[in-house]
Amino acid sequence: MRADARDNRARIMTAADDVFGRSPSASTDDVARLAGVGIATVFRHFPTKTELLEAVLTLRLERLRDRALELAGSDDPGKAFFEFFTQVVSESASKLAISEALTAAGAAAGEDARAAGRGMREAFNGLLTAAQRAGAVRSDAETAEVYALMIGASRGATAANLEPRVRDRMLGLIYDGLAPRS
Amino acid sequence: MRADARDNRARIMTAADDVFGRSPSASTDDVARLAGVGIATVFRHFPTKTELLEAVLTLRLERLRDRALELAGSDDPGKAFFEFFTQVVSESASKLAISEALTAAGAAAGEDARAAGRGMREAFNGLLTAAQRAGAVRSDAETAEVYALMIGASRGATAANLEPRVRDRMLGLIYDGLAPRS
DNA sequence: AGATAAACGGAGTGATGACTTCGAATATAT
DNA sequence: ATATATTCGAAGTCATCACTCCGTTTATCT
Repeated sequence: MRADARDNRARIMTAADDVFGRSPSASTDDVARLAGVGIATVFRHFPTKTELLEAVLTLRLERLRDRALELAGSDDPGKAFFEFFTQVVSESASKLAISEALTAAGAAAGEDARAAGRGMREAFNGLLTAAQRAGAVRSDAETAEVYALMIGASRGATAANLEPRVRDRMLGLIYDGLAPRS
Repeated sequence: MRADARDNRARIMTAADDVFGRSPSASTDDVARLAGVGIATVFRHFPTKTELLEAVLTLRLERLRDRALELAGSDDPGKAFFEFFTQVVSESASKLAISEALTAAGAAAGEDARAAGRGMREAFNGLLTAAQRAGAVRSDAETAEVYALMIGASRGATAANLEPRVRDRMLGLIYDGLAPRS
């Protein structure tokens, strides 16, 4: 692949990440404009809009997975888990697309995105079980429902665009529900 | 207003409720087709698509408010509160649009829908404070965050379309977080 | 430096969907 | 029953958007 092509591909991905983050229904022209390339160039790299969306989605999921893996190295698993949870929800509030990504990863999406979704979920599972072993999270909570809770909190925060104070208080309620049973 | 006109208006509302419940991006033609009227008739009653959506939204919110008010009469405020919460989340899972309605009611939306949103929220507040007085819900939880939690759970359940078992377990975690602090 | 294969941009194209127009149909008042 | 004012529906209009075509530019290889 020629250097300028690889370069443009990266610019398009960055632009798409930004544009679709603001509004998932944005047009391909918007992406091209922000990337500073022609529309045809976008379509040369991503033959359909779906493929472009999927590439962005995959990128986001991989980023989240990396963040989770990074935190998994922490020596305070409880703190690591709650920090990750909080960060995902907080970022969703401003970056619309993360919560979309999280849900889309479950449902539709092509193979790449699905694989990325699985990777992300595995990393999350690692964080959760470590926190449970450390006694920071109740042991009877399964990954599925805790993950669902995170998605829900993200989407709720995004859609209702909550004030930070309310968001934090909401997270407080959730965290109390996740605390070990006495 | 002529009888057939009022009749058609009702049919359109019912059809729109159904169609937008399945897919919020459905076209006006779809609504007209299901209602069994021409497109022009839809536009005569609702000059823009936005107004039609808003009418549906308002209807949904009013239904929820009525349900809340009905439950407020119960002699077990704790049970009434949790039943309402559960019902809203469960129905969202199948009827896509309720959670949209709940979030839209907070943010955008015209005056009618906003008023309906306030009504719904007030009814919810009544349910919550009664449950708190009865000692079924922790007293330091404010309406804002509990409402946010309900919206989040709804949207999460809708988007991820959770299996009922996982949904119920997720609700279990939430309810433990809402329990009075010991 | 010059050849050439790859990549580029912008002007199309076709489909979709919100909204309008206008002649036909129908409910209500006399 | 008939007049008429209101409502109806099908065929349009216009804008938007995903996607294509093709003449021009540019990176890389010798």
